[in-house]
Amino acid sequence: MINKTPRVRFAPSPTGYLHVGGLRTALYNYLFAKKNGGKFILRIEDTDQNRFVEGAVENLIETLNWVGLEYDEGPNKEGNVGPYFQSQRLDIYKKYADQLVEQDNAYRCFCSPERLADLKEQQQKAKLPQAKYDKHCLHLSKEEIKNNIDAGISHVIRLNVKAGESVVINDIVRDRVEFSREVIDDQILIKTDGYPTYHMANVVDDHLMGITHVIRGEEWLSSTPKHILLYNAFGWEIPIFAHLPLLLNADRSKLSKRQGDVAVEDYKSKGYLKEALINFVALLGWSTTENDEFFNLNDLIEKFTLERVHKAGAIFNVEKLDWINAEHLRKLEKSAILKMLRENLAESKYKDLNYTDEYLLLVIAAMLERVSFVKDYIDNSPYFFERPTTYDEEVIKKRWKEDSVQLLEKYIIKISHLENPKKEDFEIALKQVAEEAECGAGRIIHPLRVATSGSGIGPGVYDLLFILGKDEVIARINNSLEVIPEIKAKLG
RNA sequence: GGCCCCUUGGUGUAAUUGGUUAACACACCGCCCUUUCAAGGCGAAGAGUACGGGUUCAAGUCCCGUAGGGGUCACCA
Repeated sequence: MINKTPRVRFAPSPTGYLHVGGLRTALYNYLFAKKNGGKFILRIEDTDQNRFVEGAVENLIETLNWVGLEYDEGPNKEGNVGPYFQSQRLDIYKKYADQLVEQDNAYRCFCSPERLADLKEQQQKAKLPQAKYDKHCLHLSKEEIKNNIDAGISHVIRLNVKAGESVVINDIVRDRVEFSREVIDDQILIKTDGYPTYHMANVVDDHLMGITHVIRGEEWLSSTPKHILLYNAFGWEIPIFAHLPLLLNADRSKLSKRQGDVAVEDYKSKGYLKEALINFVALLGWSTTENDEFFNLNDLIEKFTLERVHKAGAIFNVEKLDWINAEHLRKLEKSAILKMLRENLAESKYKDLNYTDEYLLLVIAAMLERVSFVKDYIDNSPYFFERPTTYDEEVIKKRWKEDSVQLLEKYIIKISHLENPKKEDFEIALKQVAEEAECGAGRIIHPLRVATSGSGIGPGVYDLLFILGKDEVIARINNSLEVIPEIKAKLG
């Protein structure tokens, strides 16, 4: 087993979207596979007919592709252990369930939902520690069973948990966990509709698909003994388990929709980078020995080990995600940002305007240290895409002086003679005006910034002026001179 | 309620498998840089490791108990 190449799987049920907890599980599986030269398999657990969601699988795969977790085998990428949809493997489960019945490790149960409900109620009334099936159908004779089937009474197949030694789980993150067989219920393996339950399908598939390591959320820990009993009944080798800590809300309950976004798509549409999401989610429950926390996918593959997965649940802290997002944004290729900025612009009110790559690249560079998200380029510096429609009154109050109008007029005159001024030329011109007027540069810089951008914050003024260009700068100053003095007067 | 898991600053995590004043990052605060903002740099504050016992020369690390939180007890996964 040690020498086998690892095969791991991410086995979500297609409920409509990819949960960030699912993303983390998928990521750890992926990292483990890649790190160890193994295979990462995607299997769709669609055995609940009632929970069918149109388009969910497509959406899931699309999201997985977006974050870059490419699977080696799965839907539309058949290996030789498919199909990868459990709904297409019904005959397989049936065959193995029959085998179990044959071996007395499982039995047919004809109990009606009503009887089951009554039983549960009685057990609760009796204050039994745990509600369990009472094995009522275990001792049905062959004839009774045949009669029932002939009579068209629907039935399920249940696991026959026999008395015996405790079931021990060896788990990479939790070491050793032991369950008494008394607390293990006779789990339904095949439902009346012929579909398997998770427990049955998951064990059969993991075995048939050659899964060596089962890496999944902690919520599965307490049903793992049932799975082990199944492996034993079949005489199959038990895979190595790794139960991952849960992702939590701020109040430490299991991460839920009610308390914030849980779908990867939500974060995507909010403008988070896939690099940031991956990096952040990787750090929820896992760490390196080093102090570094900025990683791309390849770094993670290189560093990841299951042994360093933490045991306790982790709160999903968006503030840190934001920081990581900004960090990744700054390290991205400018061309990649350009592409995203164009997409953002196309969905903004500036969608009908045309900008050259050259222009946008200048904006990107100038604002890079001032943004955390691509959309911030538009939200934080709209003045690169349209003339100021308003002017920040706080800034006017503080920075606009009696001589501002005059200084800006002088600046216009000074730069109007320049041909294709560069950033430095705007600076030299400003210094000259300041010198001639015998005032500090700041006396011009601040009014100039509000006049051209409407704002008191932004990139260096000379960058701002250069990016806007001489003609635009002059036009904007002229516009501002018509309205800012009035605002100033009104403010007193 | 039964069973199982977990418990280090506000948050995410470290701490050579018992060995100096418990480290790093995010957030927060201050300073520097910048005539803006941000980024960056520097620094501060913040936990004595849930609590209580024990073992030991020595415990966040081992043992026992308690408390709290979480998961799970479906013909859902």
